[in-house]
Amino acid sequence: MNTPTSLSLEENLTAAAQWCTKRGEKLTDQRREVLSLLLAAPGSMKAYDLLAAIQKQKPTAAPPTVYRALDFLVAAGLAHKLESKNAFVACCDFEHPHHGVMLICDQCLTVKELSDETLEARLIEDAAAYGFSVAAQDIEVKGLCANCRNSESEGKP
Amino acid sequence: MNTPTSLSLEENLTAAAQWCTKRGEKLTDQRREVLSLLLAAPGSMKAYDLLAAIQKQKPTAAPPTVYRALDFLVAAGLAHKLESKNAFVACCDFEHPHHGVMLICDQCLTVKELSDETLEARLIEDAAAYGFSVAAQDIEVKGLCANCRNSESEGKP
DNA sequence: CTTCAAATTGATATGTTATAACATCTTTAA
DNA sequence: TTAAAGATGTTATAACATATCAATTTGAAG
Repeated sequence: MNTPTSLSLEENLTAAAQWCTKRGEKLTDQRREVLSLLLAAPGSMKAYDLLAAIQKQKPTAAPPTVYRALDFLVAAGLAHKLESKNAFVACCDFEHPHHGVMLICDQCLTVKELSDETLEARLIEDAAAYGFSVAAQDIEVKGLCANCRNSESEGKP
Repeated sequence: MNTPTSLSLEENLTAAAQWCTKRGEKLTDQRREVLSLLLAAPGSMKAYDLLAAIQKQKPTAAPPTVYRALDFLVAAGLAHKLESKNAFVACCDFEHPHHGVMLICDQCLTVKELSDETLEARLIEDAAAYGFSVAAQDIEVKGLCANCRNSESEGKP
């Protein structure tokens, strides 16, 4: 899913570059830099935070610098936008062209992406019942992740 | 669901006012005006479009005027925000405290809200499998509504 | 190797969405 | 009647995103 599970940062970047090549595109330095920041982040990152990070190396970077890279990464399936937070996360499951279920922790802000084909099928069915044909979907769930639930319950009776 | 089915605009507004009273709140003129605009709109409306509409009656209205009303309406369940479009829709099913599935037509921009308890249960289950407890969810589906699909297929062989 | 076209990046400006902060007015209940 | 809570007025600014056009890089054709 979205979190760098078994692969290292470098391995992820290499795999991403290969994926781009396969698509007839290129993971340029700027795109690679943004993806690298997203992969390294524990949760999601905002465009202007990415910009600030990039400006440390390259002070002339401007908003279009980062938004262009983000547009590219999202189009390539290498990142997702969290619409409800105006934030972005890396996606390591880029070979599959879908946008999964995003579990966003209200407390620690980490994001876990999960996939449920049955759920998606049901959604498409529901839509079809109204004559609606689905092109894309965005499912964002807010709540508390396992870690934060544990921390919360610690101080209690 | 979200569309004013059987009730007239006035009836909807009256029902909304009663709902607010029940909650110990008030549907003030400004809130009523914004809700009225949302109810009358075929699809969703953006905050600054609402503002422009309100300024026709009341030229001194400013962004907080409309954002405050929207915050109130969303909190009361009388409207929903479409995160992926930064837009707002009225919700006539305000007595039920959930955010349903939003079917957003890419072409005519109308919005249909539907409810599927089974789908929601599945989502909560999926999340629970990762130790995640759900507080809120937002499901937005893009595609073509029945009408627009028909219009599209007309000119074809 | 050169040259052209396409893709990418640089740079500036501006558009769009949303909130902070503080003043004022209104309502309500003690 | 008056203090507290709620709602609105007003100004300013923060936060998010894109348009536009110039410059540069890349890669393929000649």
